[in-house]
Amino acid sequence: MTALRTARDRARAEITREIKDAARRQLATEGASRLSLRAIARELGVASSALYRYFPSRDDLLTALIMDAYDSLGEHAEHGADGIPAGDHPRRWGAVCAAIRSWALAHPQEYALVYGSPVPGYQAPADTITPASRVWMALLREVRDCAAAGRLRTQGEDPPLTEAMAAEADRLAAEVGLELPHPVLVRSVVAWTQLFGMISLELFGHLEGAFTSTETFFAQAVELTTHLIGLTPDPALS
Amino acid sequence: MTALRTARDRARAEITREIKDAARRQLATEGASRLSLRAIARELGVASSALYRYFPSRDDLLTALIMDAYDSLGEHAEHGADGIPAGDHPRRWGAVCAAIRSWALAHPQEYALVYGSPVPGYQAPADTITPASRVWMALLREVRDCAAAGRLRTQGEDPPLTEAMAAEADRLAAEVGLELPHPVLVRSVVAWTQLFGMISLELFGHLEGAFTSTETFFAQAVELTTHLIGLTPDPALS
DNA sequence: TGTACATCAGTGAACGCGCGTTCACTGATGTAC
DNA sequence: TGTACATCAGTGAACGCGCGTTCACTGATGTAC
Repeated sequence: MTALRTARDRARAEITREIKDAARRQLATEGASRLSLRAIARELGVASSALYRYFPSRDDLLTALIMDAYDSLGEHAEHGADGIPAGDHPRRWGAVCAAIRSWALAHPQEYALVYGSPVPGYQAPADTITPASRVWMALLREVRDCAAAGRLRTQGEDPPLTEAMAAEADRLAAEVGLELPHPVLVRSVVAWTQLFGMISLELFGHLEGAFTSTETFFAQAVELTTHLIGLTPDPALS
Repeated sequence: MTALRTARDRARAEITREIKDAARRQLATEGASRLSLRAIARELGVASSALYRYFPSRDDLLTALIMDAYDSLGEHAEHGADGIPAGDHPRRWGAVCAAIRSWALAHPQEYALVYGSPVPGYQAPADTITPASRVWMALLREVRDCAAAGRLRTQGEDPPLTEAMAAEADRLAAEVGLELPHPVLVRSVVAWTQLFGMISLELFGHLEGAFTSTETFFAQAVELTTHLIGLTPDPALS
């Protein structure tokens, strides 16, 4: 990415950002399917047709917002365990989970845009796959690091994978390029679905009836998935 | 519920149903936030103002759709394990989970209406709480039945509940009125969040990248939660 | 360094469409005597 | 069983609002010589 040299280029980048910011503000009150270019233009004090200099259509603006959301969440997750000792695998895993939840609570509209009901009539382009993968790659990397350090508790007792599942796990392992025993990979994906289920249910108001402190439940659930995957700390950590 | 005697009453019930059916059809293509009374009226070949004889406003129609969705899913879940021996707790649990998933796959728009992003500007009335609880009550009942039969494997090894969590579990246990050991209750709720997370991720297109057969993964995940909760069958079943 | 031309940002009017809700009304169905 | 009146369903026009996108245009910024 080269520096933006001309005043035009700088203005363009800044206004593009302002448009997206206004759009994100609108997501909160209107939801993605009601996102309106005219309303954004009104907020920015500009003719609605002016936005077409920046985004060729409403869908392109939506795509940009989705990519930004994936990237923002992904980056947050990737730094969630910063500062926690490399060998403290359980705490690192928990920190990444907590980072994902805290991002979701801080950006509920963007979380809903990406993990909520699909926007009707909108088809996400293939470019969104890469930024979308950052968040679960961050999770899987913690598991891989733990496995590589030989600190994964083995799961003796539990049901073996079916053949079909083992094949699926093979494919997935090759795709992500992380060395992980199949049962651990499957459990990690299950933990991922649990994490996002818990966050979605909390954000969309389905957990309120059950618990007064979703915080408490979250912490307990993360401890459970930590245990489920078999993450244990390096004993050298006092 | 008394019989509908007059022709008017019968017509009213039928047309109410037709309106809701048309609305459900529209959910699929437009999504909840774009649900349009005028479009429904057009489809039914009726003046748009006529709908106001049946629903005082768009929000009331939405509420009716939400209640119906909860009830439909709840009923489906309640009958998911029909025909499976009372003592076969693992299979019964799995059947209820599978019933919930199959309902979601068959009614994706209604699932999204209820478990997807909240409809902007719409506030669900308190009446929805009761029908909403049916589905997880159906799940919890299977666990309770297993516990009552003394077929719950005890979880010796795992991390104890924090005090805050135990207090939350206390409250919840009292609320649902089912006798269950606290750790089991917590694990059941975790399993519930995993189930709905998995379904939401599948339905909203986030599982495609990971697995080619979501069916296979689902079966494996259910086996894992069965094991996690500790459901075991009555040994008398051959 | 100065000029001529090309590029780009933003305007404002217009097209063609959508929406929820209200209201005075007509005509059919139901009810009380 | 028959009649008078009340209730209800459905109409169609209207209010006041929204939207995405296009297009010919003006005026400012950038570039090549």
